[in-house]
Amino acid sequence: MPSQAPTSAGLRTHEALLDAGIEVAEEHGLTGLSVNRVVARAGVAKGTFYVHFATREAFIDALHERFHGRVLEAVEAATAGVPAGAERICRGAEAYLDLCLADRAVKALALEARSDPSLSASMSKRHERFAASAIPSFRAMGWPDAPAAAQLVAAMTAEIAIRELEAGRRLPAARRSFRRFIGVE
Amino acid sequence: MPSQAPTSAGLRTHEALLDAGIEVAEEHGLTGLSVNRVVARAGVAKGTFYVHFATREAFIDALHERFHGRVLEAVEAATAGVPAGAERICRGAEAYLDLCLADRAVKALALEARSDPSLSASMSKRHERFAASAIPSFRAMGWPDAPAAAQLVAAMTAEIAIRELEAGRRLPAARRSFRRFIGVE
DNA sequence: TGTACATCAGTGAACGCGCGTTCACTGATGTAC
DNA sequence: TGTACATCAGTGAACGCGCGTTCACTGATGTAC
Repeated sequence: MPSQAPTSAGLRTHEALLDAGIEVAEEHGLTGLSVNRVVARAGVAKGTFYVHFATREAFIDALHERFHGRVLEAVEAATAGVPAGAERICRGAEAYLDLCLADRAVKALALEARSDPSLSASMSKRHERFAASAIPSFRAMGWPDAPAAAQLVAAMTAEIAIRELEAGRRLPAARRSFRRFIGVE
Repeated sequence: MPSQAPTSAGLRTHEALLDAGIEVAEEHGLTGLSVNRVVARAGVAKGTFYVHFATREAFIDALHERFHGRVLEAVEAATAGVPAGAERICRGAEAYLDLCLADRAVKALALEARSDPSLSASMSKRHERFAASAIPSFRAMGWPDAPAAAQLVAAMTAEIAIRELEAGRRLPAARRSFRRFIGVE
């Protein structure tokens, strides 16, 4: 076993902390995501947390990164091969929404994270990157302000995600309205 | 002076606390809006805070109520006499945006407040009431899911408000995209 | 007019609490010889 | 094979801090007689 790489036991604890973080975030939101709660949930000592993460903020950033990675993966899978345009935007948005419904921590990570000014800039950069994925489609549709339009699409998608999470199910009326704003059908 | 009504001095302190709350919220966000900071800013003793507000949460709720009152007032003034329809929606949204640009506490109060699960339900009720004001216009436009569409309009407007606050100026590209989504022009 | 009392905004020290972070230490595992 | 050492994840008590809230008290003002 190479001594500079983390041991498999170390990796397991690292993942256990992140998993616990997601559970705590689901339950208490981002404000209630404390180191105390995370280590209690993960079943490790408080000091262990700082073996794996430099600060609470770095931990939240790692959670956010892991979540956003999954989002991008799902969206890319859903839009692969679909040509730029309204249809591609809707496919991506629906993939995002379905993923959010399956992951109740999204509210804390993707939504609360946006508005808390004390959180790191890398989180909002990930959001921008996600929003930007709709730009080519708007260009293809001939919109003059594609980047701004893409940001508004991200905002609408986030809004639907919150509502669907609160409802615990898909909200077809919201999704229909979204498609109508985009100009589909 | 009637003994059961608050004295004018008492009213002045009450307002001073709310004003200080807005300043602190601008600077530190909703998470950083502590009783300590508010009383320090207002120049009163900590105990005085609890003469006027039962809890920190009640204070934030009062701030939110005052802010939303101003918003509704401005929107109603801007849309008075404008018939239900796309034009009315845009007028209301632009009045909201201009007000937000003038009131930097809006980010903490209107935006952060939405995503913090520990905050009172009365704040989200005010948001719903604001969003609902676009419903008649969507009905007049023949949209099948007017309430859902109105919620998405509120989300887009909030998004533009955040961006404009960060930029410190109006963002015409964002406003143009908004109008295009609504179907104006 | 003077005195006694009631009212009430305001005060600030003190409370217990949970927070993020630190640090000297443990103990298991792998390596060198 | 046995021994000494290095590594490093893990431990948990302890830290200082800012938080929201309480409470006995002050002092100015208005009222009653």
